[in-house]
Amino acid sequence: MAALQFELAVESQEGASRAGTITTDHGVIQTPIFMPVGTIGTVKAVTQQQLKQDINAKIILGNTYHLYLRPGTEVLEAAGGLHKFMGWDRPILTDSGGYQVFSLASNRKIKPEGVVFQSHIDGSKHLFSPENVMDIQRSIGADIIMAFDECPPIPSTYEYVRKSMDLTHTWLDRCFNRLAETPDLYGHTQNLFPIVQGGLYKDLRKASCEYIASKNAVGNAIGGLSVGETEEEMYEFTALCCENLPKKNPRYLMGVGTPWNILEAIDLGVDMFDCVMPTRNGRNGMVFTSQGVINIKNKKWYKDFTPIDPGIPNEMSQYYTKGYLRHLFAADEILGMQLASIQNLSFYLWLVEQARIHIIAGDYKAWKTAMIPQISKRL
RNA sequence: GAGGGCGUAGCUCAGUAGGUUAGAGCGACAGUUUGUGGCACUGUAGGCCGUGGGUUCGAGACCCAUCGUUCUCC
Repeated sequence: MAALQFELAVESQEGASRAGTITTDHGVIQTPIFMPVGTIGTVKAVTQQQLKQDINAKIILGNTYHLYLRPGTEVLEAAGGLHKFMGWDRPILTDSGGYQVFSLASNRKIKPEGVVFQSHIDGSKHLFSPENVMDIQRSIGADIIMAFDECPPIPSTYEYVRKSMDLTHTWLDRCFNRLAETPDLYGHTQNLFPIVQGGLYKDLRKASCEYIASKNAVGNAIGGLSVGETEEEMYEFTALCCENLPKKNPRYLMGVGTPWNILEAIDLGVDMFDCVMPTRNGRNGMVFTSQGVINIKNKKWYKDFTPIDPGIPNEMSQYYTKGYLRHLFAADEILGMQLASIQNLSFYLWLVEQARIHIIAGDYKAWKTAMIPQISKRL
């Protein structure tokens, strides 16, 4: 089987946006793309069938930290990897768990060899190192796997971010080495993406991009953003990273974001996105539509019998009404969370597909400029 | 008919020996959520304390009457 390939179909003449095709052993992904987050072997509240048929998801995420704790690598290996375990035959990307170790686990201790932390589930102690995180990701078997990094909070001091970035770079070399000396377990190629860090310091960001670029990976990720900075800062540093990362490889902006964040970042040259927002916020009643943002719990929707989103082709968004969805949330019914998640993911996937169409058509900037006020409007 | 209990926020109830602006939970209304600990978090509104008298400097608390409700007995 073959390593990931990226083919650039169209590069915009008016900005940095581009349309491409990623080929993996589990299928083809047209970019720009949004990847639904399925942390622990499930995109919460959504079935794999719905992901394919209703949402049109081409690739989903898993998380090394969560899958390592539950169900554990023994079960995953016995099942033949995550694809078989969860019944998903399209591409999967796993985050390394670096972010969770820093955001979730307690009593973590960062050492050169790795991070000692306590499980958020039972308090048990574990060590994550670049080596065993690669081993765990071998057991999971995702098509794209992420380097083990440290994601420092914003704000952090220059000195802290510089040291953290150096550690992330050292760890990256160890990730590549470990991957080179271990075989894939399930017969398909796993592709390692390094992650740019450097916080909100331009010289560090640039240095990190140059270091990452020198590794010649098949794809590169921008980390350490969407962790508390302003939107302007996020765009500024995304632009800086895109300018300093190779054109010929896909660029993945981790953890971003709102629909309008994604349209702006595409214009800056980003190809891949993931975010918990459509699912987590959906479960809490925030509904993203092609007409604007809805808080479906609000009283104003209780007799609104228009479709959830008349503007996207997803059948479920036409079949169910806003008034019904509000009722489901008011009654705390499980179907409410399911429908909101499906609507939000369908909308996100529809949005990036439209973005691709307009990049190819050559009018992306005009389309984006008209689209952002519409989709960010509070209804 | 006789005796007892209970009437405080939309609902279920707290309100300590009578002492500033009467509280909680749920519900309602609204806001937050960016490489996910699923049903979370934050805030706001809402009370002539059943009604009418009385005692007192001061009553949601005490007294009388009355209305409603509920239980027991005949």
